[in-house]
Amino acid sequence: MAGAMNKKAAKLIDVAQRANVSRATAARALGGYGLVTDATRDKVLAAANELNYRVNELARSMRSGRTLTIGVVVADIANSFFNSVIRSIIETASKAGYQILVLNTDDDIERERKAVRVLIEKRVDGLIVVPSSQDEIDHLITSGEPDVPIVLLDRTVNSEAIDFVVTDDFEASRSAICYLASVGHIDVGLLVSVATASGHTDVMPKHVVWTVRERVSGAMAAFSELGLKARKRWTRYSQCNVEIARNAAIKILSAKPRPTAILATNEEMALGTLSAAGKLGLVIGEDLSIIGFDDAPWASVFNPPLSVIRRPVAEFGGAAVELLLEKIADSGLRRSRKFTAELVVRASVGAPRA
Amino acid sequence: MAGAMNKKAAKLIDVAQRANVSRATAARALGGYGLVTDATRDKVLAAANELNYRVNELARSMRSGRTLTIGVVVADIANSFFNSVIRSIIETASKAGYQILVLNTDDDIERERKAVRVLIEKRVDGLIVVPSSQDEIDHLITSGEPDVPIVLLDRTVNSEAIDFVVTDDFEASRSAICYLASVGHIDVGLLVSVATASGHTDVMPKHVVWTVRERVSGAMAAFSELGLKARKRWTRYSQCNVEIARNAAIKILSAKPRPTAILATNEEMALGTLSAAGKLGLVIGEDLSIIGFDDAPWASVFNPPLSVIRRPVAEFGGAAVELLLEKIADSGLRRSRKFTAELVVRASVGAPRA
DNA sequence: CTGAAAGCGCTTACAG
DNA sequence: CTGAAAGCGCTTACAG
Repeated sequence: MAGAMNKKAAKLIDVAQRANVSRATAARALGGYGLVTDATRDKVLAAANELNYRVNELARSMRSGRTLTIGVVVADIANSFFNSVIRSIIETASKAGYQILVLNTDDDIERERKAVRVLIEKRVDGLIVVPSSQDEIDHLITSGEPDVPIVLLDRTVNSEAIDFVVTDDFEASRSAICYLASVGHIDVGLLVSVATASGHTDVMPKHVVWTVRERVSGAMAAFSELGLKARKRWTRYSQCNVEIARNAAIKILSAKPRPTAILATNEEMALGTLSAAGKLGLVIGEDLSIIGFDDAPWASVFNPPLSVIRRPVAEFGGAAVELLLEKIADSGLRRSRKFTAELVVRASVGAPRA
Repeated sequence: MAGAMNKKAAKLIDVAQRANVSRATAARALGGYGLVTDATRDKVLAAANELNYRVNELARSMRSGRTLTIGVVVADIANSFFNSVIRSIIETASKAGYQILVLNTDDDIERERKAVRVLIEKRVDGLIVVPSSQDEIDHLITSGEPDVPIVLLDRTVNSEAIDFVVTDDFEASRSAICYLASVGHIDVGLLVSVATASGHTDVMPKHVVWTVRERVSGAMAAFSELGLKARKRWTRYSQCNVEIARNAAIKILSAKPRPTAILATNEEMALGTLSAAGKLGLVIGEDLSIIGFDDAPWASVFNPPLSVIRRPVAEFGGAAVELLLEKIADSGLRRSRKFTAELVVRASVGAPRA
């Protein structure tokens, strides 16, 4: 529509001259702040339109001190959970006029440090971080708060200084085990995804993220409440990968006796377990019951449908953004949120065979 | 490590003063350009470190004219295909020192226009866009090229003016139908995902994106090559949603006679078809053969495993970034890429019952 | 309600 | 190899 093929991109002064006003006035009309008469505003907007003017947000940010940009540092954007959460982050932020810079860390603390640094250098107004370590958090405290407001996502760290939005993973895991027990399962295996693992093992790696620790503790708590024992050979910590999870599940299911149910701590672990059951000829829901974390789109379609612990994905991302925006507006604000997960029971869980 | 609790963030002049050099020299040492002696550089870096200096990339960008930021405008970041592609975009870009601003459009042309505008205002160095329309592309040409280099992702538009990275969806679809025919299927249904639909219908909506058009044309081409007829009642265009796809598939499978195979054009359509088959008691691979697009993590685990058309996801995003970076470096460069998809045959396809 | 001037924090020519 | 000055394109006080 607007003026075609200008040699050079129009800037504020061009608009101002064409509208016969000062730059200050043009800026006020364009930026929608300060006072201008309707007539002046119209003149300026018309001029801007004719020149196909695009404000330079860099210059605007430099002067105003705000970039309207939020940095998101996430372990793995391709993971089905984070990926939905990021979608809701983008949606919520965009409604408030903010854009999102997304960086990926693959749970590597060095990449996380670098990511936070880059985002601070780009002067984001706030930071949403999925921290890859509970202890190595200097870069989140020294460089982060209070200079740049920050909200942790999905995991807390060993510090009271940083707000977070998480799920009650302890309780989620605990309730899953209790449910399994309620239908008769006393032999329950655990397939746990840990980012730092390569391959799979029966001992918990030293450095696991908060979420993993909570899920394992929750299961253990349930075991002890119920008077059950966790068996080492029924528990495996696996790299986050379907193939490897499958091998880990085969290992668990080859134990004698084998567990009659498995709790799988994410989508990859659940798929690995399902795959292993298929391989071993175990009928899911009869020979082996399975509960997974996160209600992926395929979970309810699977044959049989997979029981899952459903976290409030959309609210989760939205809540992180809202909290962050409040902190941006009020730098003293301190608040965290813990969401409750929901157990969705489907046919992948049945009573154990007698 | 560095100086704790400075009242104010250090800036270039603080570093320069502490190192007893001019701002220009400090900038050169810090930015790694121009000439400085090793001794000077060390002094400056030490000072920067002590002051916990973080360069202001806004100021740097303003002066240098580069933001080291790429804008990505995508239909749906939560879609499993785009989501993996975005991951590879982030990885490839980050290796070259670029960050990614991601905006979501849900295939809404107005949101796309706004997204492109915002990104240009933020002065991204280049744009990767999944265009939601083949014809409404003014915002990609007038505002986009040649001012800001742009690469289309996954879809082309009706203009020679814009470079793209796509898959040969026509051929992918054609080869899937030919394969089905080769094992005996002459009655083949089509379940097509279209963003603009609400519910499902048997006529192709007017405005469908390039990818959809190619996939449908490819299937039609195969039909006519093989002397088969596409039947309207075996073809449905569905909103991109598992539930709705399921209803659409039920509709297709309720026709008499019903098709013995269905080609589903994305993950949601495939899940809907699988779900419908389950509901109708059809044994997949026997009563009904299915081929889907995109090799989601669950596809090979499903019971039976789903045959899919696999697109080169990781290369795809990487190629878009590489092409864009070349265009950023050389504004005259014109190049596009078309990748070949691969048919992965699994047990969801079998010979039709006699 | 509008304008002239200063300044956000850097980098880029230009001298030396 | 280093420095003094100008300037990137806006917005923010300050006057009027």
